[in-house]
Amino acid sequence: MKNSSIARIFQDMADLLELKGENIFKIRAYRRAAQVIEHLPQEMEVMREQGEDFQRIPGIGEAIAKKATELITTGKLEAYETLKAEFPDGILELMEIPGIGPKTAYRLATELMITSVEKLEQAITEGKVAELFRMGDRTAQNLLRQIQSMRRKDQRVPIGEVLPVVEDILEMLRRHPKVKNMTSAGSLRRFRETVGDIDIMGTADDPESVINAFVTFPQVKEVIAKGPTKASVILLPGFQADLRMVEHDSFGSLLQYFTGSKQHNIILRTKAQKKGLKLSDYGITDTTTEVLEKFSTEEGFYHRLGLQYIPPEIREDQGEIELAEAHAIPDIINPEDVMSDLHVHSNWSDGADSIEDMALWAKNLGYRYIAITDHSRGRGIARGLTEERLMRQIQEIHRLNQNLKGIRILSGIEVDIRADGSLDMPDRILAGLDIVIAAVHSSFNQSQEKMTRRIISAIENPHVDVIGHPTCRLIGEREPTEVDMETIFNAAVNHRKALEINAMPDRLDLKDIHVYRARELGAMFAIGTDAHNRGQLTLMRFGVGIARRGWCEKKHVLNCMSFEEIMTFTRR
DNA sequence: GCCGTTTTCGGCCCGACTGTTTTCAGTCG
Repeated sequence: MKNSSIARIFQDMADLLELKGENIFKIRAYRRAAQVIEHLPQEMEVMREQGEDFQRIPGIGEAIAKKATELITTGKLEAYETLKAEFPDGILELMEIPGIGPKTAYRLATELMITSVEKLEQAITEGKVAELFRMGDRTAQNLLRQIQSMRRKDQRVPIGEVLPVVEDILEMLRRHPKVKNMTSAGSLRRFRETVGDIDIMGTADDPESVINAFVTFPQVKEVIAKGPTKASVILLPGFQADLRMVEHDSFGSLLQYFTGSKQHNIILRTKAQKKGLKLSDYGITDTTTEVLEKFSTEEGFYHRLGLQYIPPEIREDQGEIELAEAHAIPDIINPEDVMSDLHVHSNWSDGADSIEDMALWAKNLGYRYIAITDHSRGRGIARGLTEERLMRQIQEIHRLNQNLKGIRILSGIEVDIRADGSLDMPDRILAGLDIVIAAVHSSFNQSQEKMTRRIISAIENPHVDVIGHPTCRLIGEREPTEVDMETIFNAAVNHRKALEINAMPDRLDLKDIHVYRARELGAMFAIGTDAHNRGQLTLMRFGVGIARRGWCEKKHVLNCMSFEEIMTFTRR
């Protein structure tokens, strides 16, 4: 059983225990465990095979370790089944609706026999919900709206869809004459691959005028709530955004608070408490004097706690607070460190623009070199290069390199890894290229054993430098392939091959926790946009965001090497 | 249920909002 499923079950158990009125701290223990497991950089199945002790994971003790083991070995959990049987069906589904917690869900299920969202909708319409004690018409109507908005939103939105919209809005807000600060917070600022609600925070001399301007922006489809310091709207693409205007002198602590993650903040508070400090979104209170200290910057806030500043992308309770105490936060990669794009297509295969155009645009982005990596001919890939066309392309790149100033082009290929693990281009051809990305583009449904073996074969080929989009997932469209990631990472480390962080926003493959784990094992990474036209070269920042979430430093990323260094790396 | 330079018991993060009722429970971030 995968970590995500294990986490889901512990999350459900927390909800069920809450319904039962269990000890709140027991419930929190389950929630924490669920969250920790979901963000583990390694599958628990694999950890078990390697004989690792789950109890060494913070937040997992004897009881939960045992339950996790039961889930992994039997696929079921006795305690969970028993617990589920105590409650009406559908009650967990009701708790998914914002505004319905355990108490309300239990009352709806037992007093009105509601067992699904549909039945709840019906009961509200018939006025039955409003008649319940301590409920009212207003509450009922709000629930109805939440149900409708839940259907509309469906789920979290990929960061690739959210970020451009939010950046437009931020720019418009910053142009407002009264605005001093304006930034996004929440999971968007932490650069998670999907984003729930969007939080925007700012300060201004006349906050209300900023709120008034915000709700009339053309991107706003519907205004849900609007007050003097806060507004909630639905944007045209369908997702919700909250703008919160705060005081200048507490902007830092509020931004910190609303950036999260929740778990990061909880750990911060627990630690602060031991030092006699109380944290809240308004600042830090000394519990002996009850004096509240405010912070206009996040840096000031962290420093007051004796901590080094922690970049938003790594505020996920993965040990960053302990490192910040020791002033040992790694110097993670920045967008300006990137000197190249290592996965670029041209109109020689399925790209839209010429090699020269791609190179010139890359130069404008400040890059020193790019790798042209068109597809090989492999089945199903549009206009893949034959041996003969690849040879001509190499000559064309040679010619361009003699004429172009300020940018170098690496001749490369994205060679298909066939279903049997062989490559779609002979070794003698691959040997003549500057860089070779090998990637899977077919037979995605192979067994884990077969797929793992298939990728290992590619890693073992001496001419391959990078494994492209290792899991082949498309966010919201195609599930990742079944691969034993740990084995792949170890093989890549042993053969000194890089793993790709594909920056295409619907791929982000490897994903954050994979990068974190592979880096721990000693892997190198190549960030590539997989650009199929000039404009897509700017998608690099999505790859950098994932690298940052995986705690990558410059030294872990091929793109940060000089031209000479990368040629040495690929020619080894 | 987890955790420990407060170690095997006794703690465990904090505040605001909403809708209801008249002092607060429930939910959320």
